[in-house]
Amino acid sequence: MVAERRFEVLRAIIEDYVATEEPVGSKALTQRHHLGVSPATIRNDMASLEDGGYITQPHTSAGRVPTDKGYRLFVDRLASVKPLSAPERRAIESFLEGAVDLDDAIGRTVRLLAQLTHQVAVVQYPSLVRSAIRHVELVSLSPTRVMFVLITDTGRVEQRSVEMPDVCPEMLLGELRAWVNATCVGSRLADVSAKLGEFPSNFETADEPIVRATIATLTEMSAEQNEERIVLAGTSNLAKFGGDFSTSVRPVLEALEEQVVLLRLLGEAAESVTVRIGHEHQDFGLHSTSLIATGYGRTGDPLANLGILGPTRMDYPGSIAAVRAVAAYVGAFLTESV
Amino acid sequence: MVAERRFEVLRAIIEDYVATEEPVGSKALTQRHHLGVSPATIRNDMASLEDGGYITQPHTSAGRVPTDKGYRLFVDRLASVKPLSAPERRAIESFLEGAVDLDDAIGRTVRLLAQLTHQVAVVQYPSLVRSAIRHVELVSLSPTRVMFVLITDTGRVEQRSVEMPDVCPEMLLGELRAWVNATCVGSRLADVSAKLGEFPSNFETADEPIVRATIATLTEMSAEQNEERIVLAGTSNLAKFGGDFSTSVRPVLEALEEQVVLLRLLGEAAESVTVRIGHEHQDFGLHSTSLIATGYGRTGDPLANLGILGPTRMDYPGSIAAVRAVAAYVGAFLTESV
DNA sequence: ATTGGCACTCGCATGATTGGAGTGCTAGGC
DNA sequence: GCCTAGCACTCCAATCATGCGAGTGCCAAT
Repeated sequence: MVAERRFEVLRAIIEDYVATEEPVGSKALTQRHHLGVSPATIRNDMASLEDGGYITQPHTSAGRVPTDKGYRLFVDRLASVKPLSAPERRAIESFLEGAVDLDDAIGRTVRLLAQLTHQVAVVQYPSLVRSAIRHVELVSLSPTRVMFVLITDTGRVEQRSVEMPDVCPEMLLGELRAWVNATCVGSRLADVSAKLGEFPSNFETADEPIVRATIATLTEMSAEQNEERIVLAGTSNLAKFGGDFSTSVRPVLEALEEQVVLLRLLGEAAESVTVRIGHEHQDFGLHSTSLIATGYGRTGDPLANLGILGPTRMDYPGSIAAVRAVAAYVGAFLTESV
Repeated sequence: MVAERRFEVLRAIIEDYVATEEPVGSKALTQRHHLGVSPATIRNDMASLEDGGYITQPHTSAGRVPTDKGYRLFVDRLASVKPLSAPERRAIESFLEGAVDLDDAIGRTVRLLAQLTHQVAVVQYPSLVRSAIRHVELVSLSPTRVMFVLITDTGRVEQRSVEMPDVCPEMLLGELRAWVNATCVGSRLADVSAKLGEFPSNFETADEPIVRATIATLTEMSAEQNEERIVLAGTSNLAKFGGDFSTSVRPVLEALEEQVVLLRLLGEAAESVTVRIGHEHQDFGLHSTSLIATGYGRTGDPLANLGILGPTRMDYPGSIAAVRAVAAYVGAFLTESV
């Protein structure tokens, strides 16, 4: 099968290029990968692959380099994911072992992922919209100032301190607390606004401004775009990038500092592992990077996403395996112990 | 006064070097800074400064470059801080305006600082040890699992979920909550352990394991080294670094990912603005960087520290002014509204 | 379809050359 | 005693030329 060998050639090119970071020529290929054909044949295949846009040469008389399209084909054909090695498994387990709270678990996860893949790791906190409320606490800070603390079933704790329109006595605060918890506990954050909507009759009309402020605050706290937290690790791994620093790495660092960009980046990942390569990114700064991301927690309805970001020239099979494995472990860990 | 002019020459060298990033020669100096003397005289002064170790030349027949010691002298002599420009003041105010909670305020602060100085900004959350407890909440997650939420007077909210040694009924939880709050509210976190130490007589002996677990958890949560959070921004500004990426920027990025290093970095800052230059850092990775840090919040007893990190070749007067101003603003903001 | 052969193209490393910026020193002037 | 002008010297950085070699594309033969 000729088409089959073509793909094999592409695979070999990618493998070598990822390993050496240098354009790879026909001769080197025949030596390192025992494809049973001569360099000339490879050259023909290469020409054909180049026509198809899967590889390119930086300049005449240099070797070939995979294009984004080439990587894409390679990844799509990547049927079987290679399992992690035993030491890697152990690393994952021992790393997550002993996380004391959500922050800790997320922090360990992101560092683990960075260490395992030698890329930049990105982990999103369990999404608020997809969480349900477990408890709401109101704490009086000053006569007119109240702190709202919102605890979700995914272990997240959100706080906000608010200036009330009027003095808010401890009594009223207690009633509010009871009412809010009775009304909201168990609901998704997305539904909170609706549940609170009906102004409750059991409050004195004099207290209406304060009750309204309470409703407004909780609605705002559970609003969608708000407060999706994301953490990073392994930015120093960007050193892998070849070429000039300020032209290649800087835009990536800049993109990584934009919460919005990061969110969009991770947001589009499906539940199963998703790969986005080079120009498939919307953001210009990421045009020379690839993302491998997946959802984690609660099979069928992931809590949030995590993934890694690296140069397009990366070890896709290995990284995909790592991302998948870490997602599985941290998902299990969270659902059982938070 | 000759010594006076020498210093003026050093100052001029630093100024030009910071601006151009290139070794500066005697001729260029006389042209750009109207010191009333000839290049030859400057050369003599330079020779003397070099003897003193304040400047150095990368190679013979190149201009001079300030050494760490040179910067140090320069900074120490920097008596008057130049005030910020009006637009800068406005930027600070409008940036902090509208922060809704502590996370938000800290996030805005760190971005502001990065933007203002074009360096990497580092902001530490209000230190737990220096905070007092405002409220403790216990929330039942499952029959045997309890989440502790600790709210401090500095607006921080810490959580931890714990597996209890035994089933913990809602009744007992209520008693614990009341007792803990009665005992701890108002105390410094550092004192919590001591306050809780005496085993209270008003609990049934059957509940002792749970009470002990509660005490242990709170003690641990208020333990010193624990959970000092730090946030970064502006890492892409590291592009300013000249030279090879992996030798100059990478170690810095690595250092910045180490919480421990960061903490030590900021930890040593006094209340007033502190500058640490190049080799004055303990960490090797930071030997080509300078830190400008200061405490913020509560004059006389700062809540925590913040600062910026950049190449030793940086605009010290401007950066010092920015750090000081931001610290003042955020300090005021926090003490009045959290 | 595959292969060996061959001419051709370019990038890159090497090495020599040169220009110029900058220095140190010395002798003379204030 | 301090400053200045002049001068010889050093050494980096940019420029250019050169040769090498890896790699290609094409063609004719199998």
